[in-house]
Amino acid sequence: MNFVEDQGFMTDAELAYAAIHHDIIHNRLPPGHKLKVAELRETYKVGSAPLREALSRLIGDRLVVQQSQRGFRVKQTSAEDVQDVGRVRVMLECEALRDSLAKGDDEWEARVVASYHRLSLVERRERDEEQLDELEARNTDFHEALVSASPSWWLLELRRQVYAHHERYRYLSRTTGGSGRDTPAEHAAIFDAAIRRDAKTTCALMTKHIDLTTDTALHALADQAKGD
Amino acid sequence: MNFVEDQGFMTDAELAYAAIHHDIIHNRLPPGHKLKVAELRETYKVGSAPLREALSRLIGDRLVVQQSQRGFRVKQTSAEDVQDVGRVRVMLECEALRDSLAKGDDEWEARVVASYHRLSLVERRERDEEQLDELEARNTDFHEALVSASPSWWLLELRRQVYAHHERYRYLSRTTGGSGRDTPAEHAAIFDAAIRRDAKTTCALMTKHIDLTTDTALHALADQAKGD
DNA sequence: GAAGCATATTTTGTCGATATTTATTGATTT
DNA sequence: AAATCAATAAATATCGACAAAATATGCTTC
Repeated sequence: MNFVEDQGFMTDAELAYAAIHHDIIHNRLPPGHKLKVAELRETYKVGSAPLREALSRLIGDRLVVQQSQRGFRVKQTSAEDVQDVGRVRVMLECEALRDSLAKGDDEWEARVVASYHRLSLVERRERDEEQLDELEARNTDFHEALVSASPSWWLLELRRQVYAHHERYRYLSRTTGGSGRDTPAEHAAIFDAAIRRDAKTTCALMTKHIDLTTDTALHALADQAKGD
Repeated sequence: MNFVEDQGFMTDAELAYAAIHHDIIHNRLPPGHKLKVAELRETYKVGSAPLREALSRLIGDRLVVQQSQRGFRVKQTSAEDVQDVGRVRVMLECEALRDSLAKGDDEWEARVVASYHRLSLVERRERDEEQLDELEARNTDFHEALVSASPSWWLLELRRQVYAHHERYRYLSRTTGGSGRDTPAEHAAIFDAAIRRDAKTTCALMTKHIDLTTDTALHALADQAKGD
């Protein structure tokens, strides 16, 4: 009843891709940072060929930019960009949601219930720094589950790409303290409306949910700019 | 008043990327085709390292898929996919259009007029096989000009990506004869509505325009399936 | 001390060769 | 004839070294 997730073998290029992707999203490789192959070779313990392949793939994800003959850099952040990302994410995620609520079967419902449960468990707990990553992962799973019944491969694929960027901004604002919003309550409302198949309400709540994240990121960016 | 478009120097990896991208869109490298590095090395006269970088970038464009340890393939086509691509393209292009019509300045209008003119010139001419590529290029330019005043970088970027895939399907159906549609008239109507800043009409016309292309591609795919 | 220019250093992009994995062939057995 | 398995061939992914380009350094001149 359970398949092997992925044959444990991963090529060096894939490994480096995953690692660098993670480190960019988590701002361990900060916006604008110069990505020198020699350095990265050290850090990730891979040769330059697989490393450059990984970076090339990240260009496609828009997480890395390349200037001809001048190497690679982590994509910059900006107030305009986070608003743009937020807007497009709302658009894609709501469209996929409408699909999903209309076509989701029992299997989908089970997945949504399960992922929501996993999320809410860790949301109520006191969050020590280490468990914040787990919370983020479960949050991603929940959002993915919600839209997963959409038959549109493109919608899901683009949504996932944009989601990653929005997530990067969210990590950026994790340093600054609580934003006074009640995220668990937001998730609960979204979950409730989704299970009731109330597309209009779900989309409205989701839009607000995403916009709040955008706003928080905007504040973090402003604070950060002051700090310099 | 005029900047250097691009410093004539292009790295081998970029060159290979552009060439392979072109050959996939034009179905010279057909859907599902196995992309062996040794072969491609010959064809494009580049080493394996830049070639693999090019292929890695094409993965991000969703034009190439990679199976771990089993190399690269050109993405498959299918009836479901072309409908999906068409749907998402309508969504992105119309949203960008609404932006563009609302915010387009004189510069934008001039660009639209110019690109439409260039397009209509070659549309009226008798099309010999060779000039079809030129028509396709001008068509791309026209559509790009229309949306170019949108301030959303993400919308434009994703639109361009999806447009490329739709274009591939259009090239697929270019072998089969005329589809009985009057594309010049469609463009004329879109152009007219866009210049009048009538967003609702423009989007409606654009949707129909795109849907017709999707339908044509669907027929071509069906014919092609019969042929086997 | 600032500007210009040649030199040194770093970094990028590329090549050719090689280890490792997958695919193929053909002999051998059931 | 179908299936199994070893041997062979092919293709993928990786490495280490190198050439070309960009950046940094230091020297000269004004």
